[in-house]
Parts: sequence; structure tokens; C-alpha cells
Amino acid sequence: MKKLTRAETVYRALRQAIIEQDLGPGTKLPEDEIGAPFNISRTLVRQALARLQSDGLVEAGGKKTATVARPSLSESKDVFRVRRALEREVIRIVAETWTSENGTLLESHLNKEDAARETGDERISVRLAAEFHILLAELTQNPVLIDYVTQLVSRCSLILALYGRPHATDCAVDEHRNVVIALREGNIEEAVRQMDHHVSLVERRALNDDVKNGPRLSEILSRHASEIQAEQATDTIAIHERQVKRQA
Amino acid sequence: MKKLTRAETVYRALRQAIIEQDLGPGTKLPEDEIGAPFNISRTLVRQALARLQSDGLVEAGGKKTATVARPSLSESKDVFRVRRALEREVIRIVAETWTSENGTLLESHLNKEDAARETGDERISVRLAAEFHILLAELTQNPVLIDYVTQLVSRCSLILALYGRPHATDCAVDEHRNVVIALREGNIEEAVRQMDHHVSLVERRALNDDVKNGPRLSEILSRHASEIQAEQATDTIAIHERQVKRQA
DNA sequence: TTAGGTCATTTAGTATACAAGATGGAGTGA
DNA sequence: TCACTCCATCTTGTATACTAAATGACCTAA
Repeated sequence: MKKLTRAETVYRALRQAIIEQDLGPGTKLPEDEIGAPFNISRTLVRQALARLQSDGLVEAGGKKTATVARPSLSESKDVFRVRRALEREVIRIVAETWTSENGTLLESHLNKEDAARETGDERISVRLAAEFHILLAELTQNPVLIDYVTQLVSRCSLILALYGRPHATDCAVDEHRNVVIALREGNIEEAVRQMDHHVSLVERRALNDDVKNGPRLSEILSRHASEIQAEQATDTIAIHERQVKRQA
Repeated sequence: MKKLTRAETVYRALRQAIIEQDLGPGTKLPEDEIGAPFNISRTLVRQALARLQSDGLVEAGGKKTATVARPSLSESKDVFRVRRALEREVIRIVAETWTSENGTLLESHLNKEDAARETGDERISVRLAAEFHILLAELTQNPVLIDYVTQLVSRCSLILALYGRPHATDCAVDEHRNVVIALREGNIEEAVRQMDHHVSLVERRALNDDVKNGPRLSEILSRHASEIQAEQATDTIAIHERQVKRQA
């Protein structure tokens, strides 16, 4: 176990808390409140927040208190698009440099995922699903790629927290397994296709559901607004007129 | 012109200086020396340095003075590999959402590149070559992608500074033009291929030459060492023996 | 002459002080 | 009741102070 700097510790703690939805999107993150439990000054908290901001996990700047980010729908799509591109490359590299130890490592990870799924521990399942992707990235031994993939996967976890169904576990162990199978067979293009498909499915599960909370507020409101206006139109002329005046 | 924060100003100034080789790899970047010309305290300089570090342009941490980074050969290859993957995706997106205005923009950029090349202004040429890639990324309107591509292109400029020939202008206007031509024709896969090929050539120009300066020091020395030892073996037994003792 | 050691100087790590801007609530007038 | 203003408080932006580590020069001993 290598020792972390104190700023690094805070960074990881916050990141984990955000990813695991202990800190939901929009949660305020005041500097001294964060520092207190760790007994560190705002200086170090600030460093951690800055990194999280550049990871896209918190919104900060312009003297407002930092908050857990609320990625917009379009930003979320952007993230997934880049993630797909990079994970395809991950698979190509892993396939090109395949060793049987890789197979062993991946298999043992899949077993953990299965186990977690059986016990039904949601939190562990979600964490392992993310770690599968990061493990693959690590197999490339390309630190640049590892770094970017880690960032994107974290960001996707946040997106899932925002838009996903409450209990939307990734439930994707089989999809993961398909990727590994293709890798084992040495079928590069099939592996790439499986991965691409899998990430697309994750995206669909994350984004195609009804919004549970968050940035689509205006959309939700305008839907309700038109319903209400429709009711009013059939109900009471008086109220309807007032509504019209207000809009003017 | 939007106003930048003071930290942002320093960040950009340093980045530009590094990319344009005004600050060569290994140059020390002491915090107060950097802050002085801008009249800002170390606090803000520190923020700028932290960002540059996460961009891979400076090495810092562990109480040593920050320096302009010296990417290793393997790190450089990693950067190029990720860059290729992302730029392929850029081309796909731009091709999918092609408009004739894109053509106009790109064409006018190519003209600038031609002009710069004729006047022989190296610095401008290199800068424009990098901007071509960033312009393409911007056409995707995907901020995540823009961000990553910008980082990677900057990093490649640094790599070129380290490993490239002294006067290795990119001299790639034609390669850029080929990409644009394919885009105009709507030939997506051809455009992707042209871009991939172009980036590969940039990499080859950057990395296949002799090392001019830098991290391969140990390799250079060991080459010289063996030459010298060979000479010694044929020349003087005495010296050779001393050499052997020293190694023990 | 050179290897190693000691000390002064430089420079980064971290906390804190202070100013300025954001936030939220009480009070006022319609 | 509602909207709006003003003030007290909280929170951030930035500079600075203090500590401790790194650096480099000089000096000593073999």
C-alpha cells in the first residue's frame, strides 16, 4: 500500500462518494466542511476539488460553492461517445497483446461480479462493473489511456446516478463475459464489436429512461404546464384569462 | 474577448511557451519566478502548474521544483496511440454532421497554412498545424472530445520538441488537405484513413529520428561506453583493468 | 585532487488571514 | 399575502506567513 498525500485522500474519498451516489448531483461541497473530517485546511481541499472539476465530477468556480456536477443530457451523450471510442481502442490493444494471464485476471473479475450479483449487493455490483472497464484499460499498460478511461467511466457513473432508474443495476455481467470470450478466442473485431455494443447498452440504460431528478426540470415543468393549461381551458375561462395576461 | 482569470492567463502563457519551445523540456519552473512577471502570488501559479501537470506538460510534485516535462519514448507512443483513436472519432463525427460551412472554415485554414509555409515562418507553421486538428475537434461540438484532443495535440508538440529534428516543420499541409478533400466528398472511411495515416506520419517524423536531447541519455551513454570500452580493450590493458575494478 | 560532509540559501507544502462576493432571512410597503 | 430591499452571515479568492525539505557551495580529510 503506497501512502497517499492528504489531498489525494480527499480526492478519492469525494470521488468515491460521488460515484456511489452518497453525494448526489447538486450536493453542495463547502471547502471547510469537507476539510474538517480530514483535519486539513481549505488549501488541500481546493486541490481535490480542482481535480474533480477537471474530471467533470464537480462544478465549481465563480465564487459559488462547488457542487456535485449535474451533467446535461447532451454532455452525457458526448461523454459516452468518447468513451466508446476509447474503449474500442482498449480492446484492440488488449487483443493485440493478449496473454493467458489476462484471461485469468478477467475471469476472476467476472466471478466476483457474478458473486456480487447473487448476493444482490447493488453497491458492490455497480462498483465492480466500473472496475471491469478500468481493469481492461490497465491491461493496455498505456497510462494515458488508463487515465482517460478512468475519468470517463467515473463520469458515466455520475450520469447513471442522475438519469438512471433508482435500482438500475448495470446487470451487464453477461455483456462483460461476451467481451472476454471474444478476446480469448482471439477474435479482435468481434471483441471490439461486443464492447462497443455493451457501452451502447449502458448508455441506453442510463439515458433512455424517464428522468428521475435533475437538469431536465424545464422539460418536466413545461409538460406539466401544458397539461394544466389544457385543463384550465376546459374548466374556467377566468383562470385561463389570467394565465394569458401573465404570459404577456 | 472574454476576460480570463489571472490563473488562466498564466496557464495559457506557460502552455504556449512550452508548445512553441520557448521553454524546452527540463526547464525549471520555480513558482515565484513565474509569478513575478504577472504580479501574482504563488497560489495562482500553483493552480496553473497543477493544470499543466495534469495535461502532461510539466512534471511536478514531491517537493522538487516543477520542470517542463520530458516524456519518455514509451509515453510518447502512448500519447500518439490515444490521439489516433480520438482523431479517428473526430473525423467520423465531423463527417456525419458535415455542412458546407465546415468546408469553408477548413479551406480557409488550409490557405493560412499554405501562406505560412511560403513565408517560411516555422513557428507560425507549427502553430497552425496544431490548430488544424483542434479546429476539426471543435467542429464536432463535443466539448469532452475537444478537451482531450487539445491536450493530446499539445502534448505531441512537446514530444516533437524533444525528439524531432531541429527544423522538423510538420510540412503536412498536403496531408491535411487530403483529409479535407475526403470529407468534402463525403467519403467517411477514406477521411478516417487519411487522418489515421497523417497522425501516424506525424508520429514517425517525431519519433523515428535520432534523439536530439533528453531522456535517452542513458541509452546514448551506454552506446558510447561500449565503444570506448572496445577501444580500450585493443589499446591499453592497464586502463581496461581499472575500468573493470571500478565496475566491481 | 577528490569524496564526503556541513551549512546557508532557495523553494515547495500547508495553514491562515483578510477582503470581497454570494446567500438567506427579517422587515417593510403595497 | 406577496414581492422587494437591506443587512448579517457564510463562503470563496488571493496573498502571505511559517515550516521543512532540497539544493548547492564551501570546507575538510584522505
